[in-house]
Amino acid sequence: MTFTERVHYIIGKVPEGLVASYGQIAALAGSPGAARQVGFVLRSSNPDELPWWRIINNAGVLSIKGSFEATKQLQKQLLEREGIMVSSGFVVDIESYRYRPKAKEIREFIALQRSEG
DNA sequence: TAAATGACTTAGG
DNA sequence: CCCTAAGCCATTT
Repeated sequence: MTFTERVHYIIGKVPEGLVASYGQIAALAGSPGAARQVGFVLRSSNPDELPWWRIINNAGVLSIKGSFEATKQLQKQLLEREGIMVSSGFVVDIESYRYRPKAKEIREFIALQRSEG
């Protein structure tokens, strides 16, 4: 499984009502420090099947940029729909909503690194 | 192969 | 709290 595929899979596992940071997803995908690549994945692909709006930066800020500004408004609405409070400055209290996978899930994610799935 | 890019992160002023 | 600089590493050129 490639890094991109693992990122897709792991983001798909983030539950409704919770959020995760780019760095968190990268670490779970087996590449700590590859936070920017997670953003790269979401930018280059159109993850219609993924809860992409649950991915924000580690400061709790909705980090979409440039031509994605309109999408940023959508992201805020999607988060609020799940009960997550987003300030007018596109900031979330990330520690209150952060996704914390159980040891079992973490083991599953690690296993992806050497699987074909 | 090598250089450029970037929905990030951390540390320091 | 705002800003800058440097580190990071998969993808893209």
